[in-house]
Amino acid sequence: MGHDMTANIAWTDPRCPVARTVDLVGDRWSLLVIRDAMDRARSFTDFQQRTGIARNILADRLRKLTTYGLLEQVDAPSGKRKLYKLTDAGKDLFSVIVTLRQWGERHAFVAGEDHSVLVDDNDARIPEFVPMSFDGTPLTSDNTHVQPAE
Amino acid sequence: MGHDMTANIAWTDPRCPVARTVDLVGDRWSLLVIRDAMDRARSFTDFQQRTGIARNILADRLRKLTTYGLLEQVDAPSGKRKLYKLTDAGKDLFSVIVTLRQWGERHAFVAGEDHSVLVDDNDARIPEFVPMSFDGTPLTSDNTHVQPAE
DNA sequence: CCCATTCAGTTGCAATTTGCTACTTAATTG
DNA sequence: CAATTAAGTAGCAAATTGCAACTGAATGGG
Repeated sequence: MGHDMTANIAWTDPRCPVARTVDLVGDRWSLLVIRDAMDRARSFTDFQQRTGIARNILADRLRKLTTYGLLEQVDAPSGKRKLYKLTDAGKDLFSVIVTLRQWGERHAFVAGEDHSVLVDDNDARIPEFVPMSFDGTPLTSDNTHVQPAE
Repeated sequence: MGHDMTANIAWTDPRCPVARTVDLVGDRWSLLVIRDAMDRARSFTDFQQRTGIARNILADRLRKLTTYGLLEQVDAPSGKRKLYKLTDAGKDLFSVIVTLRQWGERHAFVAGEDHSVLVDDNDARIPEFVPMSFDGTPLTSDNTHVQPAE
């Protein structure tokens, strides 16, 4: 599991993985920063222009995401300036971004409105994710439940 | 696509489905309310006790989620009081909750810490989701990109 | 090499959002 | 029918966010 970069956080609900993730990235901007990092944003200005976030808030979010181990700073080609890139943990949020995107496509647009799409290296749209059990049964909130930590 | 319950929102980034979803549920509490609704919370007090959210904020979030079409109010068995239940659009956030949960399990706990788990009706833990292309290639931020709306 | 511009922030302050505690009114319970 | 619980609302304090201006390094062009 993760290294201990999140040890000093006052978790909203310490035993719930959903709540911990929301504590780390569940604000108005962090997930959009991650989204743009996944789409090759690297510099402070990249993120500022793509999101439109206020500069002081962006600085704060980049700092937090770096502290939490989702971003890291690396030297730019020039060797002098720094860039932000996703860590493995940050990249692993891909599935979250994908499900947010697909839900939005299904429910947050009215017919006829268009929107950006996520495509693979062949410019083919990616499949829709439906959670499945090992035997292929679709999983929903109606056939699953949360079991408290033992 | 969705009916027009979100028409009056000032979208952060109107063409991006990720951003629209974040506009609807990307605050500190909404996703935890959805999480609990998926785990059979129904009354105001259910949600208040499970999340620990302040009562005025909870009232506001329940109102918004209802306005956005993620929750609806239905008559309690008594016929007098009301309960909140997920709409189809709300239930469809299941995949988002699952990916948030699985990311948290992988990255927001240190070894040895325990946490609640999501299980199916046979109490079996559900599989990990890995986004895949149609041909079975794992998809990541390195082999996908966003294509602007045409 | 020097001036202008861009980059990556920081600072100060205003506006918005959140959280706490107490209060209210309608159900439910004993 | 009195006491308790449910589902909020109201008022105010605290925290967060956003805006605009500022700063001090890097580039970049002539």
